Amino acid sequence: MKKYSEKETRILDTAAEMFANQAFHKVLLSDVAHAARVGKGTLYLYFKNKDDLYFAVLFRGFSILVENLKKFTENQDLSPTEKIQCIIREMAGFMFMRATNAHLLSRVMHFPEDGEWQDKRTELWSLIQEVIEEGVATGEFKDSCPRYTAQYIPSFIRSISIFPPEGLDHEHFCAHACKFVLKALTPE
Amino acid sequence: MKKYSEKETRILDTAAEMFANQAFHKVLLSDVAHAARVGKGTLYLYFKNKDDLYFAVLFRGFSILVENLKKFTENQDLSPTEKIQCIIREMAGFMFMRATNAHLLSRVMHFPEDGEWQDKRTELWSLIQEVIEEGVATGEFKDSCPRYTAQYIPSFIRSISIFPPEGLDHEHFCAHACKFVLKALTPE
Amino acid sequence: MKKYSEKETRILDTAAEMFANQAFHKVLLSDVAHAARVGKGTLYLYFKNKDDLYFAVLFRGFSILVENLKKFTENQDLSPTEKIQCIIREMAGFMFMRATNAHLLSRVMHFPEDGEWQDKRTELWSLIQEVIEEGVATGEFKDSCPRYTAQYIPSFIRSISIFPPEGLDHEHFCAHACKFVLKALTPE
Amino acid sequence: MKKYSEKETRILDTAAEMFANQAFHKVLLSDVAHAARVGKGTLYLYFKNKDDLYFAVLFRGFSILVENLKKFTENQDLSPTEKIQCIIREMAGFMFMRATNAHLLSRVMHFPEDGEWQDKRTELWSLIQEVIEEGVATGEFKDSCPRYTAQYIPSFIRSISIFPPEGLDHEHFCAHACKFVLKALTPE
DNA sequence: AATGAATGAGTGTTCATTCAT
DNA sequence: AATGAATGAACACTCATTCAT
Repeated sequence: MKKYSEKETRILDTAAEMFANQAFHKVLLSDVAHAARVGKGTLYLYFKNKDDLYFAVLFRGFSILVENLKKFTENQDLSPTEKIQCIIREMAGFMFMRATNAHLLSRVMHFPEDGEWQDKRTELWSLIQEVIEEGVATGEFKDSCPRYTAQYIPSFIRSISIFPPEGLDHEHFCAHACKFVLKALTPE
Repeated sequence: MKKYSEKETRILDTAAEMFANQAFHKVLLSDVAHAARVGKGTLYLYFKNKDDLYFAVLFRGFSILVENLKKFTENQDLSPTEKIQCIIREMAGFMFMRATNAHLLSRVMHFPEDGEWQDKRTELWSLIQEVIEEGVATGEFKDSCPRYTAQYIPSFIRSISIFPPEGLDHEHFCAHACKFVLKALTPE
Repeated sequence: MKKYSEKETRILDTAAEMFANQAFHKVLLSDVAHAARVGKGTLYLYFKNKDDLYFAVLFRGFSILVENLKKFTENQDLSPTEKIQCIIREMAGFMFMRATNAHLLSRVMHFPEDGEWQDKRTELWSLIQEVIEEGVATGEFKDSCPRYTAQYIPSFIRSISIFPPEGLDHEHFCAHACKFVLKALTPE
Repeated sequence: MKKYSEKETRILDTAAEMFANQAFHKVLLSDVAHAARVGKGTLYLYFKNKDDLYFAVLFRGFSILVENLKKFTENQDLSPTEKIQCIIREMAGFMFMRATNAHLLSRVMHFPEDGEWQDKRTELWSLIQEVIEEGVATGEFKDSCPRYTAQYIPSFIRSISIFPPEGLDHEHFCAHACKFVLKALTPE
């Protein structure tokens, strides 16, 4: 995980907030600078240009999520079923905690297919895929193609967190999502 | 369904292609006009401004999909299970047919929460939701919250069509997605 | 000679005036546009960027001078001595007519050694060189290296026109310059 | 002659090099500081601002030349003819020694007409003018306006040193320039 | 209806200058 | 004295939009 200075962090936090709430071209660097309480020129000390800042914002957000998920997937004490539950709850928590997170994660998905992003996205999916494959190996799950399933899970959490249905309850949603996925993965 | 003139259609097709492949602010109206073989001023005869054109592009794409899906959901001869299968196959077909479709649909999802879009999105979800509720009513399905599930389904397909895993096979994916959803909806 | 549209000419004239009177970085494109009574964007319809406009201004000025000189050098009725006199008078006239001309011509001389400028400068010098060589051939002149002399002539006219000595009289200067050069070229 | 500290000299040398090779606005103070191996802030300990540094660079170069020329013009043992020869050789040597010198001298000539530069330029021309007048007084030279001639001479040398003709030979050029000028100054 | 030359508000980016250390 | 991170005024350039033809 890349380390950011205090000022860099402040800029990234501010920019994340703004990019999450408005389209790229509506976010003015002068506003970002102002909101982050730094000079406009200072942005350019830390980021090559607007695109680069945008990239850094998304990348950091995504990296934090992946890092958090690893805590569960690498935990030897959890069964695959428990891991799936933890992953869904963690992702949902991450996205609901700050609207910013969900929106930004969503943006990651739009990024041009350059290698770095492809790798980053794949990192998330692989994490989930491995858990499913572990479950298949132990006989807890059945899935003819875990790779697809690994991609399904983030997609619907994202969808629900961006477009929360009328009267959405966080716990209720997590429970439904877990049940839905685990049911689909049940053997026999 | 709104009717478009030949020239209007050409503009929308061209713009759809371009908006699908680049971010909003990277798409220049002069490029759109050139690619659509019309004058720049002509765009303004048909669309109020750039936002309006963007809106029209997404709206048309989305409407086509919804219209296509209605053919299945309103078909009295299909069981809920069959309808779900048809919906998944139709959506997947729509998105895989032209990359443009998947990308644009994806954009729809990011649109600011103005009422018109909320309604449009809800139209798609409701279509699916009703099929699930129909299945629940007949006892074919069990789902504690069909509204969530209705939102999950398009999100899967979108994710896979935008980020096709290595060696993706269309038919293979449709089969997997159908099985996954139907398994999750199986009663007991 | 390149042909310029009415508006292009207006821009070039305005810009010439401004570039002649201020350093490159002090000339603001917004001022140029305003002074030329066109929109800022219009400048970019005719010139790729600020450098390109600057280049065009200098190039046009230089081309006009060269063109004017050709009228004399190609005139079969003039003797080499007369041609030298005409050249000196024409160049001096050109530069004194508008301070702009002298200053711009001066700038030409600072231009990086890219091929196009090298050619353009050489065109001027060659014109003069040929006249001297013609005189050497007829025995009117003696010069061990006309190429050097050809370069001397524009240089001192430029110097005097940019830094006119106290109480400079145009006619007086032309007479002095002609006498000076012709004396130096006298055989024996 | 102003005395410069070791660090000041390093800055001036570096800046001279850079100003000689690029336009004023293309020379960045950060580059100058870096190349001179001092902090950017340090420049401001020695020079009020960028203009001041530029000024100092030109001024120093010019002063050195004038100083060198004085050694000849004030030498009582040289005849006016010899002095002219020495002046031409010295100036040519100065400019050919380092391209920097010629280019900077050239810049001096473009400086806005503020008094200090006018004086400095006049100092050079006056030096030469006095030599010519001395020659006229002794009958060695004939010149209806030595002031003009004094201005011609540096302009020749500058032109040739900045735009050296194909296959230029230093000694050959000096000889030609001396002969040219002396011939033009020959009485009768 | 159709055009594209003209526009200028708006914005990203640069870079001379400052000042806390 | 020396530094270089921080600044923001200043500016080049873009591009959606208009309008005369």
